[in-house]
Amino acid sequence: MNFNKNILSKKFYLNNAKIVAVNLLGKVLVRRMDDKILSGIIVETEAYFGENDPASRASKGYKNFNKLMWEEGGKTFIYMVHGNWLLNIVTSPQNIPSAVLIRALQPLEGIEIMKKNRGIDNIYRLTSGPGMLTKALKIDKSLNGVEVTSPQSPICIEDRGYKVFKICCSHRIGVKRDLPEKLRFYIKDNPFVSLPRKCQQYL
DNA sequence: AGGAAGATCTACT
DNA sequence: GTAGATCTTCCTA
Repeated sequence: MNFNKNILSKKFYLNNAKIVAVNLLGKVLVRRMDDKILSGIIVETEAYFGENDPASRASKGYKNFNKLMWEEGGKTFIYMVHGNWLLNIVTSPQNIPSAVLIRALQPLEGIEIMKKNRGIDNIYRLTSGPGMLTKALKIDKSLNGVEVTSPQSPICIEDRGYKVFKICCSHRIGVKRDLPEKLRFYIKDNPFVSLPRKCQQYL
């Protein structure tokens, strides 16, 4: 079996962020470091757009800190919020700013290492939040802008054939000014979806 | 220098 | 479950 075949190609990311956010559910985020592999199934995502999306980093216009959002899809876009690194994947063709935030994973490989990285034992708290998963997978600014479409990359996303039966959507979590459209997507009944406080307000 | 930012942890009721 | 403190860059003045 050819491993490269399972890696999501550039084409996958050249769509609208909302489409990519939905399609990423059930795919596997793979973190390669030295000889170690850490991975997990993507169970929760959020879509962010450009100028017209007040919650997006791109809403401020093209700046040094957000310029990756204008690049062609298929790269990481990583930044810090409240002391947590958040992992996004840039989407759409070049010059259309948009990205998908990876919010939660179901751990697959390297669970013991993730536990060590997080300093906790509860598997349901390992990667069930955007800041938690980056800590578990040792993802930080040093990985900002890397291509996720190459098998040698420290971060890539694979399709391992996991089936997603039902997808739910809600408003995005934690944003000050959200769009009327619901842009958070998650796998229904998956216990690894993040459990934010005041869940109700987002349903 | 000061404050905002897609969050998380802890310690309670 | 809920409130509150605290997390740490980077942006704006």
